[in-house]
Amino acid sequence: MTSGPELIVTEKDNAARRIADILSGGTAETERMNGVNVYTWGGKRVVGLSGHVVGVDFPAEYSDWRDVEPVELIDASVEKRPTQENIVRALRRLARKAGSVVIATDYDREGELIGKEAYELVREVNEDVPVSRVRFSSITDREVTEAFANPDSLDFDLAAAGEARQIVDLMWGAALTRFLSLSARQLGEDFISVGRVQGPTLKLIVDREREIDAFDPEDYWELYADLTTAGGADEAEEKFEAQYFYIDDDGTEAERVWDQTQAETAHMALASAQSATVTDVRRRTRTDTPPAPFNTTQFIRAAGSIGYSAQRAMSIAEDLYTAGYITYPRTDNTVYPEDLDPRELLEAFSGSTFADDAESLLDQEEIEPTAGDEETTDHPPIHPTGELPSPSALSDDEWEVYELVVRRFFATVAPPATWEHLRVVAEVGGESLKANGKRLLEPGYHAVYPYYNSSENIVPDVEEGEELAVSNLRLEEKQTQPPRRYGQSRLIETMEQMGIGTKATRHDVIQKLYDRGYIESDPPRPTRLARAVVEASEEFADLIVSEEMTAQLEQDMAAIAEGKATLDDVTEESREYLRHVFEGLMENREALGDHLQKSMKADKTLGPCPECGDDLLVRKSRHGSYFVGCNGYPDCTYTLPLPSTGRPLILEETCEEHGLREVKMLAGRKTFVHGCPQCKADAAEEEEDLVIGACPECGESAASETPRDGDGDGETVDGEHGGELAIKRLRNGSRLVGCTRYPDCEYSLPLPRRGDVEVTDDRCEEHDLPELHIVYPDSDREPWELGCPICNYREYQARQNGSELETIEGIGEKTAEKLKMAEITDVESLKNADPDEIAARVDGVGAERVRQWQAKAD
DNA sequence: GCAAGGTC
Repeated sequence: MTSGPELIVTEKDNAARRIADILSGGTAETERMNGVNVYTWGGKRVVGLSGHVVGVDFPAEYSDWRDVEPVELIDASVEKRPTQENIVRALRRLARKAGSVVIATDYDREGELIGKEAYELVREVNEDVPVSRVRFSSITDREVTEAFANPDSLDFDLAAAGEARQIVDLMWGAALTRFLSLSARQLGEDFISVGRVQGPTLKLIVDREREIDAFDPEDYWELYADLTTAGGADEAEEKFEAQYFYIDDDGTEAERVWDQTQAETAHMALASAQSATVTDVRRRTRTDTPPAPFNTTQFIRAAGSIGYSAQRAMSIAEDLYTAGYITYPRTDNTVYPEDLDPRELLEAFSGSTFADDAESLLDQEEIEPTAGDEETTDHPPIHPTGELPSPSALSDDEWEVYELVVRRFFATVAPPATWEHLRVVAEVGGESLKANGKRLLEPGYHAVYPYYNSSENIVPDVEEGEELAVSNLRLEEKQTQPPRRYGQSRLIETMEQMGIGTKATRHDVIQKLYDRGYIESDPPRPTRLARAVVEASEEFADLIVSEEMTAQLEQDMAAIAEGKATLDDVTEESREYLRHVFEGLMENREALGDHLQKSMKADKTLGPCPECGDDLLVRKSRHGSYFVGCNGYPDCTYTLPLPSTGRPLILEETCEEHGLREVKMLAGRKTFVHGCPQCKADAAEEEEDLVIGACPECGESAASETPRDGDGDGETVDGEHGGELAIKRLRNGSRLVGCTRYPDCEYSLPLPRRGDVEVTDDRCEEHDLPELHIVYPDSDREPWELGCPICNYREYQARQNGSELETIEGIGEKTAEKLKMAEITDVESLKNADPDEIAARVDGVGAERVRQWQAKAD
């Protein structure tokens, strides 16, 4: 019999702590080993991994891209190496002394593989220790207790299925990525990547763009009129909008008229009549069922509808999860676990800002939560835990997302809404008009979940045979629109439908496409490079841009998991296919590389150089700043400056005067359109500097009677040169208040890029400078009373320092204020603070949140 | 430095 403590291994620290808490009845203590938390009580220890702590890679001799032919990677071996050294070391130390080991990683395929990786690390140091496996789909008292009472063994076949995926992905991804990058001579940070998931995702975006390019708009007409009831002694007249329709050749009802003559004929018929006769009134009641619980995709979609990018929504959800306010945000599940008691959870909100809504839901006699189609074993759907944050502990964004999760839970336990649909058809001179009204009879879940549109369209109660006055007849000429680009959440939903990526990676894949220079803007638009990569793949490696690759791999993995195939069977077959793909690639290497190179250049090209006619390109200087330079360099040294903030994106719009494409600077919330860089540079040179006072560094001070120093430069013994401050426009488009003696004197103050500067007659007494206003002639925006530029800049700096804490994600204005009360005034003091002490001193802030902030501050 | 998948 083996002695020593039982070691429990989970997939993440958070799960380790909660399981320790459940199994120990709250008595577990936290110890640190190599910086890793170990929860200890009685004879037990629980340690959390951080997902995969080992990663797959090729042997070192394959690491230099230039030394190795990409095709050689197909037959290279694949090794596993620790990627999280501290955790691996802690696990080995714990395993050496363990009397038994329990693998308690997540209950899904990847969890089985992570469990097997832990198993192998344990075996390296302890050959005999018994290892078991427990499975549970949510970390609740009942499930965890039951799982530990009935341990099972690791499923090595399921883990092997995951390993096959790792090998196939690495082999295809690395070999093709290196091949494309080498062919196009792109070896730096701008390498050209492809992979099983990013490939089809990119093709989705490129295909949609091809549809948009090929789209041929068609003209059509729509006809509308207002109808008004007669009213009566005690009834008011009621007016509503109706639309012309007809029955087309297929016998279906149509509103769009494709023929101008038909449209005009109908228009005339309607115009000649004074009134319409109601011929049909149909009324029906529709039940509008509340939405299913949130899985990751639906959460991202809902957050997207209130303005959060997929990336941002997930990042906030992760923070809310680690702080303990919501459940695990990466899940496919849309069915609540059995032991979630909706009443108990609703009761947790009494006394909170959600109290009224929670109580109204508790008043229902019966509560039956909705359920979606996906029921999985990984984690429960995303829902609030019932531990409530005080609103001040969260930033505005965090609060908004938290409220969304709370309200979604509310919606899933709320009654359905009912609508009354009213359809009215009226005839006018042989033509038909119709109106579809909808009225909300019972708000149901809409009362607690305001994120869906629940607006009504009121059509009055009319009766068959009733006469209605016709007015305001209008014939609208329209055009069919091209299909719309995918938005981020639509992309994620489509990826899910196609079966590519996972709940935890889909949003990262989209981010990767941005980072690789394949897509730009939001909704994303493909670059020329992206089109070229998709074209090249379609021609020679079709599988890498097809969802089929994942579908096939899923089948193969299922076969491995069922014991019907082996890892070697699957990877060998994949190797064979990839060898074949490489035959085509190698033959066309040069043409392919050329095409990719040309496309990359096209993405950076603005238009012709005014000096030599070659292409002007966006380039990066040695200091990392962007500028426009000539392709003919060094023969042609023509350049134009670009703004210093953001990354340049070249727009479709072209400046008519210079034939150069306009430039947009991407800088998150500070993104702006710079326009034609030649126009901006010319405008700056034409704009006269406007002197507003003396330079505080080298100008004439109030006591300007001081003697000159006599060396002929006009400088006084105090260092004066008579420099003046002027409002200037720089060639890169930015504006500032600077010294007229630049570059000898570099004194400057920033000014906003947009709006016109107005110099007022009011003067700042302290600095003897005029107060400035910024006005916006082309918009309704109120003028900005900027004041004295020196005072303004000082205030700006003070604000920057004052809100330094808010630069950390998760700290909002209110929280920063509270931290300052506890003498945490800047990032440095936050980093040095003791989390437990802060938690004790600051209301609504837990030690775990402080630790998160500290980690982010590093 | 390549992929995709975990997690922070």
